[in-house]
Amino acid sequence: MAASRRPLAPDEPNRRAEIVRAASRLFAEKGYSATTIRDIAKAVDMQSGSPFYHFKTKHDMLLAVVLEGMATITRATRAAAARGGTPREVFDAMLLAHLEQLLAEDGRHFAATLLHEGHHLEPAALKELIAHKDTYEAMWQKALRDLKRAGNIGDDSRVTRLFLMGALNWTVQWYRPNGGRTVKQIARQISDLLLRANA
Amino acid sequence: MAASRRPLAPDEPNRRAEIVRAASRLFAEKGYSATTIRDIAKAVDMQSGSPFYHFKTKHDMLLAVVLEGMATITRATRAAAARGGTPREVFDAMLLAHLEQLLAEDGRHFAATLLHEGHHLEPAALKELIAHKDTYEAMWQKALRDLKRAGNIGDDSRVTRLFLMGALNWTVQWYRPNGGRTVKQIARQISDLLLRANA
DNA sequence: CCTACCGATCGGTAGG
DNA sequence: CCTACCGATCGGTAGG
Repeated sequence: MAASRRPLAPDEPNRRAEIVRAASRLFAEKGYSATTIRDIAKAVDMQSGSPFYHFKTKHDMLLAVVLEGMATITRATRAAAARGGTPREVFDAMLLAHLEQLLAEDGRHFAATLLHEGHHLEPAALKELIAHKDTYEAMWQKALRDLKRAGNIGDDSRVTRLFLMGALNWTVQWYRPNGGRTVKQIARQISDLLLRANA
Repeated sequence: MAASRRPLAPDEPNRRAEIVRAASRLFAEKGYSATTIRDIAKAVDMQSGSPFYHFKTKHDMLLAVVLEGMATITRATRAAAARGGTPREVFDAMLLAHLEQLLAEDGRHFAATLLHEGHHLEPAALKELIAHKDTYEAMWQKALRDLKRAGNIGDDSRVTRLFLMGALNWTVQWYRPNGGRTVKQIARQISDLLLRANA
């Protein structure tokens, strides 16, 4: 599934990574289908056929973007959870980590592509992505279970998790970096909304 | 902005409406850019050039889908709110109306296109859509304000509304008609989640 | 990674 | 609404 690549010399500029980054931005802004290989090539100062030296197909580029986005969010949220604390402290740290990856300057195009363009993957790749997503969301289900045991929420069902994911992932649609609200404030606000009864 | 059309004879099959319906399904399933005029034509048993008898451009088809989706959801939610009752009764009726339009067999492709493909509109059309959306969401802001006055929620800010919209609109991503949960149950569950403290 | 290119497909149109 | 078509563009490739 992963595209092949040459071993990378120590100080060689990583053109492949540049392509992935440019692709993430273009896929996020214009959509996968409306983005052409020529768009991507131009964004990294290549000729139109050259990206195919790094990737076999356009679908492989999408897969690279989507898997990197998924891996980054998973890593950040898992690390936040691993720092420990009360269920609410863990939950708040996870909220912040998730939103930072979604909304930060350097990662938001990966996240947006992940959330909106994943369905353009071929069946086998889509299955792989969904497996990663299920693993990721299981972390959240566990966090909700711990919150319930601690009496912080009344319902830790699957639907509650899906509402939470919706509220979080929808921020991509409306958050603006200079909108006067920090990511930390947004994370705090959803925490208050869900846990208000026992704050 | 709206595409022109002939006056419609009483029992003449409305081919234009058939095109819009087929387009909504294809745009929702494959995305605007990946859907071809030939796909749409085939879905309504026309030749590839014939849809252009009804619409000047592919963008006009998208606009028709998106405006019809927006109008339908607005109409249903406004009617629900107009039935009156306590702030919570009004809110619950609005939740159900919104989710029914989003998830029901006959409207979900319009809603999905509205939520995911709107950004492919040209600037003027996009602006028109955003104006409709703002009007619609103002209804929800008012409902939240009434809930707060009645003591049902603690925070009726803009961000609360956006979290709510996210939780609701995200259902499109995971709801399956035969998933064992009815739309009514889902509406009830999000109402309980938000208003739990004062249930 | 560039040059030069190919076959396929696309949105859209003229004329009936 | 169909027939027949056009110019533009697309993903991808061979050869260097």
